[in-house]
Amino acid sequence: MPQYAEVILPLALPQNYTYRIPFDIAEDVAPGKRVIVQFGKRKLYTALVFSVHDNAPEGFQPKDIIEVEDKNPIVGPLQLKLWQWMADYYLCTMGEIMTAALPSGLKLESETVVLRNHLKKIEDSELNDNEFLIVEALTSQDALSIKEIGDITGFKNPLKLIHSLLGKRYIVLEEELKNGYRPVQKRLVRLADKYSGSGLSELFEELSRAPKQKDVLLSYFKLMGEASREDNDAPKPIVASKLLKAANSSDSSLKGLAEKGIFEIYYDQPEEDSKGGSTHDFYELNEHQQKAHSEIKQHFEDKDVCLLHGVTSSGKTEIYVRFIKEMLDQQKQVLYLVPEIALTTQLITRMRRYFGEHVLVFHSRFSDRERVETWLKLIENPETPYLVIGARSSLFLPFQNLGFVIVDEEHETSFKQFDPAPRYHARDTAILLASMSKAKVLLGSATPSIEAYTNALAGKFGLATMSKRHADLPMPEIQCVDLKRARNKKEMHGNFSHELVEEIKATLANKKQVILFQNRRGFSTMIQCQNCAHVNQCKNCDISLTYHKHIDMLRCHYCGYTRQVPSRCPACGSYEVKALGFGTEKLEDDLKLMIPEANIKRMDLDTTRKKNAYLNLITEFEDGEIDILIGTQMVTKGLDFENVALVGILNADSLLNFPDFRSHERAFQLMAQVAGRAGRKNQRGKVLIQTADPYHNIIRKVMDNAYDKMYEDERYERKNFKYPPYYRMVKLTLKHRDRQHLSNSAIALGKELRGVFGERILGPEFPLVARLRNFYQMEIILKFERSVSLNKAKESLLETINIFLSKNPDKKIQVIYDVDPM
DNA sequence: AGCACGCCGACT
DNA sequence: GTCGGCGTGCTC
Repeated sequence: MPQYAEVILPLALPQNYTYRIPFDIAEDVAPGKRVIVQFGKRKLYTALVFSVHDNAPEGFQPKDIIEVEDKNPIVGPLQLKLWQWMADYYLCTMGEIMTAALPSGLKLESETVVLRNHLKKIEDSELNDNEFLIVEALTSQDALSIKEIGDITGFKNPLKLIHSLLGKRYIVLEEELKNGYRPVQKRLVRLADKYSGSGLSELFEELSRAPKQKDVLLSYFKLMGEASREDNDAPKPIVASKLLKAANSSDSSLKGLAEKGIFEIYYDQPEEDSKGGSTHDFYELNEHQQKAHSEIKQHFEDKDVCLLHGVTSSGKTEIYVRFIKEMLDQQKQVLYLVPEIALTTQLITRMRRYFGEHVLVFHSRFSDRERVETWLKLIENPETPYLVIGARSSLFLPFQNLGFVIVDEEHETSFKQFDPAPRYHARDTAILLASMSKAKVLLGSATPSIEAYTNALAGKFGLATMSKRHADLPMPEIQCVDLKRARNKKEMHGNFSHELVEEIKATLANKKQVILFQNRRGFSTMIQCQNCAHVNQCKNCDISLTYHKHIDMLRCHYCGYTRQVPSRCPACGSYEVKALGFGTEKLEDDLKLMIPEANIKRMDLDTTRKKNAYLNLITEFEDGEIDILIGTQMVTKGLDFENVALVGILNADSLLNFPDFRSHERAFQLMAQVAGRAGRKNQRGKVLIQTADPYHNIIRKVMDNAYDKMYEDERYERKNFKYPPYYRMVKLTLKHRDRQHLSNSAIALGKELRGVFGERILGPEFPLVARLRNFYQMEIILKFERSVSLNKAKESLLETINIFLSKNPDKKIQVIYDVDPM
């Protein structure tokens, strides 16, 4: 019987902790189960058992496990193995992974509450003002949380006060475990049997002195009537909350009716939404799709990963559907990863039509309860062949029978988590997860990442190509507008060239739709004084504030800081302040003036924050209610709009001039993807790219739809300048409040690292935004050859940094690791 | 993360 | 002189 358990705590701690297993629960403790443990002076946490063993720890006395939470493990051995790999590979802690992996409903944390010790009578002389305040508050309220005590006294940290009161025995402390997940049970109401049918008039008579209760009863009959009219089957049960809302009454009236024996209150699981169970026929694959399908199958004979490179609208999804079907038929589970933004109802409805109740959907916009339910379904039905469609975090779901993974839009940068840790790449992690499960991986993209394409060409991945759009849809016609020339000739209407305006008008006249792409939201990029050139900056970050017209405020896109628009320059007092640069909001404004009859809508972070806003916009656009859609990155993804004849890219230069080794790849992907939105059967779509540099290499490649050429150029550059995929990268971000101290430490650390890694170390350098949320940051990049052992490199990196940090104990700088940064 | 311990400035 | 703010270190 194992005596000790190594346990993962849901905190960013560098290691796991050992607890003793009390004899009486020894049989219940197993890896993957949750246990309650005390960590630190008093806090209780749900920890996850990582392993059990008999090696008595040395140097400390382990605490006991308090309780075992689960009958069966909620995390399988496969997941624990994956977590371990992720923590090692992405240089983060198991706790950080656990925090990201488990829906919060499965994590419990205790809260300290303060209770009054009633044995101790108040003696004024013993208490100061604040202490008295708390003791008094506790006579009217049973319990106060630490935070509430802080609020009452106005203290930032009320712990000292609590200690003092504890010492004088006025209060006691207790730990309250907050239970996260509870399966929803709906409170339902029905009329007691003895009243059904007859005796209603007496009933109302009886209630004449309780008008509120009578109202509730009346509403009950009204709801019953509606429910039975709606469908002729068994009447739907009446939900308590609905009834009270309809009657505009409070809970007490309902309780009253229940006490009188008129109503019965009972509980039930809510019915599952019927998910349109019947499976549909599958489309016939066309000849290109069939060819790609059999090529992929062929590759899977001897390869675990295959890349499907298919131009936009080539019908990749239908190929996915084939593989999903084959897998589900073999009783295997399938994970279908998509970028968050591509998780539309359109895709989900389509999959549900094919696979009915086998489909589970999982992403961050779901409520925690829904996420827990999906999690439990997978753990409780390990053999059921589910198709899980989800964003990157669905990698963590407890698959136990995974046969296939699809990563759609494989090139999307949003597959890489940026902040907080774990900074993992979902595509790469999925490949690992699949290899642990002996599953195959299919990557799909119209514009594959350089990494994936390199692997494919090297024969590490299989490669299947589809270069024809479905139904012989022609590739769009792409033209450039020379912004320099247009400006010189005074042919610009604000940010719109004459050509673009004319094309828009012509398209609308043809009853077709337009998509305009601008990679910036807000109204203007900055507000600058024309007199002294002062730019309004965020007070927390080193970045100019963006003007947002709809709220008439300046806002920081990094930390969210907002402030009023100054009518005069804060530096010199001049009234000559001017908005420079332009975002989606300004385009919308200008265009509304130019083409007032068109229905113009904007799609960016600001207009899609609300839960269904994104979906509503898409639906409206598909239904043809919107003529022109102006948007950021969002308009580049996933959707195929049938009626779009024109796509405009307002400023391609802003995409090309990013100081980043991936900027060309990304610019190509973005432009090619937006361009792919244009065109439909029998009519070639048109794309207009506005740029000051119409002969730019990347723009030419986009115009020629020359992915392969772009790839060749890019590959050469990457190899020459030692970038991924030929070299590995680890980015260190160093943070500190004090700029000078940070800079000194960073330079010193850079020197140490150069001693170990030589020229493989770049920096430190201030990034584009040197200060973020009041923290200055500097970056050091480690680039090393693929031939160097990754583990050894990381080991010496961590060692060097840890030695450096312990040698410089004063004012420690924070170090953040990002492996394979984007 | 959260909590304790220890050092420093603004009040009685 | 004291109390609360704030930085540092440890938690099985």
